[in-house]
Amino acid sequence: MSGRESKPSMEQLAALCKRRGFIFPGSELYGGINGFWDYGPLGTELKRNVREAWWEAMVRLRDDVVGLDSAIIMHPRVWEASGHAEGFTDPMVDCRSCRRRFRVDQLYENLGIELEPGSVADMSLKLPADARCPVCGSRELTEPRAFNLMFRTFVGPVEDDSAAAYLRPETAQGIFVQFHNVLSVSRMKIPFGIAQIGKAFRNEINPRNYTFRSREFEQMELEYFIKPGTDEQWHDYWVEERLKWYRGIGLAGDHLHRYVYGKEELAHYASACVDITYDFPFGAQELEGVAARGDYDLRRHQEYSGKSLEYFDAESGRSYIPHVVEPSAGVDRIILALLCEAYREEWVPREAHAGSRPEIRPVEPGTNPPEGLEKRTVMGFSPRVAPIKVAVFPLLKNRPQLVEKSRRIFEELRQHWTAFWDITGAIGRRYRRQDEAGTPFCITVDFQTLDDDTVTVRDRDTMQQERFTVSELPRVLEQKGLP
RNA sequence: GCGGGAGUAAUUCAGUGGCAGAAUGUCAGCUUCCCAAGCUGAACGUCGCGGGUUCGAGUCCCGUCUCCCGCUCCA
Repeated sequence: MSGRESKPSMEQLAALCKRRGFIFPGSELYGGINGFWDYGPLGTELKRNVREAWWEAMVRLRDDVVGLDSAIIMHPRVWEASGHAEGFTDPMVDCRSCRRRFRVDQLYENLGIELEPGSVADMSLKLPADARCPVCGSRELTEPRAFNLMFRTFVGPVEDDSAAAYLRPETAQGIFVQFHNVLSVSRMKIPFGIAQIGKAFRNEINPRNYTFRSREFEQMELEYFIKPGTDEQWHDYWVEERLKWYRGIGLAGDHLHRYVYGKEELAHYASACVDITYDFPFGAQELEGVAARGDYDLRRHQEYSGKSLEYFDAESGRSYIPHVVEPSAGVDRIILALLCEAYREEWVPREAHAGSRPEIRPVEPGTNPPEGLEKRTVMGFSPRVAPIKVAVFPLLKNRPQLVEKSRRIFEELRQHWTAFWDITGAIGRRYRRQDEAGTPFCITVDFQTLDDDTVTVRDRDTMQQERFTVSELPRVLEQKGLP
């Protein structure tokens, strides 16, 4: 894990997120509910921007990717085909050494011990003595546990096993199941991809680290279908594409890493997997997994559905089941990374004057601010993802001319960007409020505005002001980086 | 899942069995020609929730939920 100079504590970050309206604890009115979180006004905008940045990069600006929005609840057989239902009813054992998972009754079988019929699904079944991992031979096995990580529900009013269904634990299966329909309507040729953003649900044993591991979360997944044999080249391509994208939304390059799975860590059907990790305050953790999954998923669905999912390649005149490379990102984890990246505390001058460049110093933890300086908290979001792009103020609220003029400018700018208008309290307070919201620019209407139609544009990071005429504001703000 | 710590206003926290508090923030007004200024006023709490002990519980006991830390786990 590479260093970051000053890590915010997760408590500080959570306090700011709640105070400013990024993230609230779920169902807080009733004492909260473990593993569920709500996004407030600012968090919602932030999340929208992240989704849109992904959709733009992955779908809108590409010729070879189309979108899909599939249902959260799917036919239960989908999860048998995908392998997710395995372990839902049977106790499972994990090998700590090679990360593979087995039904506990198989371990008995391997040792030549016969189990009574019906005891296969017995949740009290213990690990047999002398149990070894059937693959790597290790004794490092976990105790048997039920792996019902899918949320179960019922379709229709009767709560009968035959009506059981599951909230999807990943969005990817919707893509595989609709592969053939999308292919036939989109006139896509391999290589091409199908992208989807949506909620997924996992009944995690132990949600931790703020929103990092939640029971309800949002995924952005691409399934990129390729010609067999080109897996490695496309896998490399997508890892690099995705890293570029993370840098583009403002995550520093030296906080991002690749975790390359060793052969023994890979799922049996995967030929490669790279996690893109971010240096969170609680350690380097996965934002996205990019996996080369071969033809496993489509082949399984072909097998379980009995319908052909082959692709006819006109160039070679051959049919085959496409292989797939899957970049699968967690929206909420990206949000958390952006919040961690953006959070900073600084010592800034008590007084500032238009034109001069204020001296800004990083906070030395555990010390008081030097004479004449005070602490400010800033969320340094990239303009691309900042929830509010620009705020507009009158210098004083008891001068109707200033208030009206600022309102007109606000009405104009909100046509282009998410804007905010604030007339309450002192001007400095309004600046600081926007600093905590991460707003890149604040525009102030003062008395000079009434003479020459110029306003000040205050930069969040430098706290410096420049004057521009009102008419050139959209162009200037765009030049300064507003998307 | 195990062990430890914590939960009082929006936030940070004080409150030694006897009236529910402070600072900051928020809102309104006044003031103010640019960085959380000042003045006045206001709102804000079933002290996480539920039981128990007690004349009386934020405080003691039991249970439970939530959060944090460490282990464990993590498609």
